[in-house]
Order: sequence, then C-alpha cells, then structure tokens
Amino acid sequence: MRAANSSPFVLKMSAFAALSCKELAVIERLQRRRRVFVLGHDLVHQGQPEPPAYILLSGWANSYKMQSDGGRQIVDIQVPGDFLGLHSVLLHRADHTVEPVVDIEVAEIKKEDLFEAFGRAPRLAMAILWAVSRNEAMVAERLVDLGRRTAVERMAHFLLELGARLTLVGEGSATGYACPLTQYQLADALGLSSVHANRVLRQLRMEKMTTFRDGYVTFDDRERLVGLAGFDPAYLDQDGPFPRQIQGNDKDKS
Amino acid sequence: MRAANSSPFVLKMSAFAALSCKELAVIERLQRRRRVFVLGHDLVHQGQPEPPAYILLSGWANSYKMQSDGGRQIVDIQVPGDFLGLHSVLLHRADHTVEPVVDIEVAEIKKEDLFEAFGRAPRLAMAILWAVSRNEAMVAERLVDLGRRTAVERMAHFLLELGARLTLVGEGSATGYACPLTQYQLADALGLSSVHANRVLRQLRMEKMTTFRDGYVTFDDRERLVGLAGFDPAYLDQDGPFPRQIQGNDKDKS
DNA sequence: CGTTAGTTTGATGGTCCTCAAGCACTGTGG
DNA sequence: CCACAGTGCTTGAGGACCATCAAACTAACG
Repeated sequence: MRAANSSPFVLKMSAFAALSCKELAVIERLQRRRRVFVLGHDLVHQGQPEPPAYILLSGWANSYKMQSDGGRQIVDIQVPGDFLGLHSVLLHRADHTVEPVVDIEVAEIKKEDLFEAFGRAPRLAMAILWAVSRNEAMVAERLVDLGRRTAVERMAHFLLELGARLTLVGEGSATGYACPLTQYQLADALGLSSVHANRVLRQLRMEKMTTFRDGYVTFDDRERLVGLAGFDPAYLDQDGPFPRQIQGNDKDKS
Repeated sequence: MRAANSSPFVLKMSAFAALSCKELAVIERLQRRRRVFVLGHDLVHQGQPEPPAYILLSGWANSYKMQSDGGRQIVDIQVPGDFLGLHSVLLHRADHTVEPVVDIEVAEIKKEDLFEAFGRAPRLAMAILWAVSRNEAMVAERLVDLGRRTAVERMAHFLLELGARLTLVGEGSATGYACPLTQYQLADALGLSSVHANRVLRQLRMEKMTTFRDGYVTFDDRERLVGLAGFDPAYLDQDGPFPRQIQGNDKDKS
C-alpha cells in the first residue's frame, strides 16, 4: 500500500480529493494488469475498435492524429500518472494513436473494469471524471496556443505546462525537468515545422529564458518565461505543489 | 415521458446506449432546475470558483478563453443536448467563460447532483463520461484544424462537424442547417481573423461547396466539401445504428 | 437619420512554411 | 579502425498564408 501511496497516479488523484482506504484499494485493483511497451510499438492505433485505456506508470507517451496528407498533430503528451486513451475507451473506435516516447510501463484498463470500479466507489467516478476534465482543459489550453499565441509563446507555455504537470507527480521542479521529447515531437505538438521549433528554442535559449538540451529543460528565468507565455496554471487544477495564488480552499464534499 | 424521450439531451445520450426507464428517470431528475439566459449574460465566467454545469435545452452557446492581450479563442460551440461547462464542474475554478449565442434555455446541474446520479445509476456515469470523452474528441479535432489544416480546410471541417452534431439531435440534415453564429465567432473558433474568415467563406461559396448566409449554412456540394476538409465523422461516435452495450447488460447486438 | 453590429473588399507586411544543405553523434559492419 | 547510414539538430533563402490596417456598405433599431 505504500507503493500505491507513492505511485504517480495516486499522487495525481490526490490533487482532486483525499482518497479513502477503500478507494485506494479500488485504484490498486484497477492497476493490476501491468504491461510494458517498447519504443515503436503503439498502445492504441487510430481507428482501432473498442480500445482499452491505460494508466502510465513510468516513462512518457504521446497521442496523435494523422491526416491523409501525412500531417501529424500531437494532441497530448502523457507523463507518469496520466491516463492513456481514456477518452477513447467509451468511443467505439479510437480517434487517435498512442505511442511510447520511451520504453514505458502501464496498467491496462478495460471498459468493464471502469464500470465495476464505478459501482464500487461512486466518488472514484467523480475522480476519473475530474481526470478527464483536466485533460480536456489541457487540450483546450493547447487550442489557445495554436489559435492565438505566436510560436515563441506557444513553446514557452507548453514547456511550463509540462513542468507543472511533472512537479505534481514528483518528477519536476521550478528549475527544470528531464524531457525525452525530440524537437520533431515538440513541433508536432505545437503545430509548427521542426525547423521553426528549432529556431524558437534557440531564441528562448539566447534570451536566457529556458534551455532545451540533451533531454533536459532548464528554466533560466522562469518569471520572464511565465510573463512571455501568459502562463496561468489554474486550468491544471493542482493547488498543491506550487501555484499559491489560488486561495479557493473550501473543503471537500460529502 | 415522450417529452423526455424526444429532448435533444436524451437523443444524444441514446447514441451511447439504450437507456432504461430508471436511467431516463434519473436524467429527468437531473434536468429539473430550469433556467433561461439571455444574450449578454454569461452562464459561467473564467475564474469563477465551483461553477455549476448546465444542459443546453434550446439555443446555442459557446465557451471561450480570453487572453491578457485581448485575444479570444472559442474552445467549443454548443448546440442543444450538449453540456455546458461540464468539464469545469469538477475543477475548482472555471477555466473558461460560457456565453449564450442566442437566448437559451438550460438545466442547471450541481456537482452534488452528479454525485447523486452516479450513485443511483453507475451506467449513467459511463454515459456522462462518454459525453465528456466525445467532447474532448471534438476539441482534439479542432486542435488538428488549427495545427495542421489551412483556413479553408478548417472552415469546411468545422461547418461539417456542426452539421453532423445537429443532425444527431434532429436540427440539421445533409443539405444544411440554421446557424446563428456571426463571422466573428467563426473566426474566434477557428483561430482566424474575422477578415480572413470572411474571405474563406467567400471562396467556399464561389467554388460552390457551401454557403453561409443569413443565419443558414447550405451544403451546395457536400461531397467535395468532405473531400476538401478530410472530414471523417468517426470521432463523433454517432454513426450508424447504435448497438451499444456495457458489460453483459444488453440484449440485441449486431 | 444617426448609431451600432455585422459583412465585404483592398493593400501591405510579418510569421512561419518549404526546400536545401551541413553538422554532430551513435551504432553497425567491413 | 574506418566508412557508412541513421537520427536528430542547426542554419540559410525564398515565398505563401494569413494578420493587420483601413474603409465602404448593409441592415436593424431607436
């Protein structure tokens, strides 16, 4: 149970509500079907009927959609504690592909597992709905990135968001984090060409705001970066770790 | 109860699964708190703590995020049967504003209502999770619009998506639909300037693919439009008859 | 009949894409 | 030990797409 208490998934869910022993047990049970995926082997592919979902235990993954013209848009980057393909599990067919960014360890979750868990712990249904909602909030914020921010702002915002998400599960800090993404992947996530992504990173580095190099993101001047990006982490709804400007502190529900 | 059976919300949920009488009753109860909002009065505003959610009974609404520089990005357009702000109800603060597009009628839903409903009908929790998932799929598809499609493709794709969604709730057809949006709103949804949105609409009209005029969208040549947009409605999860089942809880099948 | 909201068109220029090429590092096999 | 290929990063040049600025036009409305 100490293992469960420190798992990234439990850390994340605890940002929603303190979990009871029973709920922790249901979560533990939900994660019983462990699997490993290596680089190059998709977990879910676009169009797959009745896809399962996964909880990412370690490593990074990403979800993307391909177009007929070969264009690729990464919809979400997932870090430990995140669901993979949760929003596909109830759709008839997966609307996107999920692939590992590095070798990963996951727990497989079938639709029936969810249904069973919901019956056992209605509050867990709320918690999972929260996770999906938070995910949608992140996609929505990316939409603002692509629709209304310049390439530099987008990049800054995205790197800050990843930092905040990683901090929540204990894998990042205000000064930086390990980031296994390539510049191609960053570009596909931000709707840029890889060439331009590279130029933008250079600019951020030369202006001493953030450095992306050798699989590591360093925040050289986090404050200015936040200002440039217009980054307000409220949408991540994780009052715990570092945003303290939020004081909405009404206590948990029934 | 035939009133409930023909409400847009029930029509939509029926695309997920055939609903039992008990579930219909729980849904009916969920919609008991009716309200009206007129143009100019927001339902939810960005930053609002503990916002409620709504079910849109009639009229259109949209959700948007503002930036400090005055830029606006519409994240979602909602039509009858859709939830409003559902993904905010579990976050501690609303991450976006919801405003009417025309005068609307809604049913207000509080967090506790959801919790209660989940306890009464676990399958309804699945259905609502489905609705949220579908919503995320739509936002993701919009992300592809903004990231990887040209302005014309975006516009075509968006107008087709709206048509499909409206058809599901009985307010649209393959030839067109009533659309109360202004070109400014279209532009804000698609990450374009209103000037360019106008040019794009003109192009689509002159090439005889679709006409947007006087509050009505007409598909002049739907086939070519679908080709141009690369529109594949699979992500809406509403195609064909609906042989759905969760667990062994159903009778008929393919 | 002035005001306002929405639509339409023109002109100019910036952001970012595309094409192209070179560099650095790693692993592979002769 | 040295090609050689593969992957990822970096930089340059030219041009397309779309934003911005500006202004005219229409319809609704008091």
